[in-house]
Amino acid sequence: MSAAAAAQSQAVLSCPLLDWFARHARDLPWRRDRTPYRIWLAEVMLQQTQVDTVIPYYERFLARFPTIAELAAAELGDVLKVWEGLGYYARARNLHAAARQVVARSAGRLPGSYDELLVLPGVGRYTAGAVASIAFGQHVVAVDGNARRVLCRVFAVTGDVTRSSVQRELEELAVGLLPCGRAGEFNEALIELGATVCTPRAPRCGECPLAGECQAYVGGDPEPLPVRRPRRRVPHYDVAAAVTLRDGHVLVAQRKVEDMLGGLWEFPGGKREEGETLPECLAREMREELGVEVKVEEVLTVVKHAFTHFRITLHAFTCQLTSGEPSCLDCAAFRWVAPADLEGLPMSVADRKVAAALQAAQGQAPDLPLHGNPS
DNA sequence: AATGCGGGGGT
DNA sequence: ACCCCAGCATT
Repeated sequence: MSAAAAAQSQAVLSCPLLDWFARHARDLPWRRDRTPYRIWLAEVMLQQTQVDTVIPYYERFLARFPTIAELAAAELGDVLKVWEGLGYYARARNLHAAARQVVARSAGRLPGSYDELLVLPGVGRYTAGAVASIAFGQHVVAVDGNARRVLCRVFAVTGDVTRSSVQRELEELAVGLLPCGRAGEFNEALIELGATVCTPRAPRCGECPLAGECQAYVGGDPEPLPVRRPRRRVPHYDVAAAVTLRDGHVLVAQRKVEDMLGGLWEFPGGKREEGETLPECLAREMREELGVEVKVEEVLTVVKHAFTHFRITLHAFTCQLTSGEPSCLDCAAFRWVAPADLEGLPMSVADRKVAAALQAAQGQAPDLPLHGNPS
């Protein structure tokens, strides 16, 4: 293709897209005040997370940590607490670590180039491209899952999009469309189109500014694209957790930072092995994790919870310590806390439900689950 | 280049 | 019940 022809095909798609975006862009919190920190924070929160879920977290996070310097100065536990419920907690750990790097190395100024951004923990190809183009006006692409879907349909790309070779191919196609001086706007527009019009199911092609140029639409059936390898079935596990009470305090453990849900607090316990009863499992886990013997009493609550790659049924039992004092054999820390103080600790959604059940049980009948409470 | 990581929303 | 999502780090 000649340079002139390439320029024309670039404009044929980007012009109607930019025009559509100017008329249909949603009013989102991170589109109001486009400082680099706010764009960066939004992009990290939006990784694998939908807009409506992110908005309240974004507002709370900014209210609590208004600047990179204030984020860097915070304790990780406080950052995780604000992140609680949003998931993918490595994002919060990486964001915090990156803020500290930025403060230490460049006085709290986020670097403005794609290559420098890419080095920060938690910043990959997409986020580096988004921040560089949207916050700093750099001429780079930012291709996320929404943009990939649009590009697959427009260019009839039938390869498996979970393969990195196909992802690179899509990025190259996006590069070919990038208009000079309006890269950030273009990237946002492509993503917005994927999020609101070119949806995974039942795309609204009648409202799409690219329909006439879309190979999948012209071919008659855009919905099957993009193609991806079928996912594996997720296994299910039964997990036991101990609500151990003594003197009006409950025992909680902090997960090791390198583990899944690292740095969060939980009611200690673990996965039931083959041929094991739940109380046997819990007694074993308490020995292995904390070096104590417990008497497993009654079921406090049962919580079902889905992770990406497995599901659990979490059985929380009230327990009594029968021998030994806790020590951290397989956790980062442990603590005895008053039930009312559980709210201050960052926990996953499943453990938070157990904490709520404990408080509800005590609110109903303060003595009942507290066999060891001397009061 | 493939895989593990949370949680929620849409259909 | 699935499917998918403003992806990244690790292997």
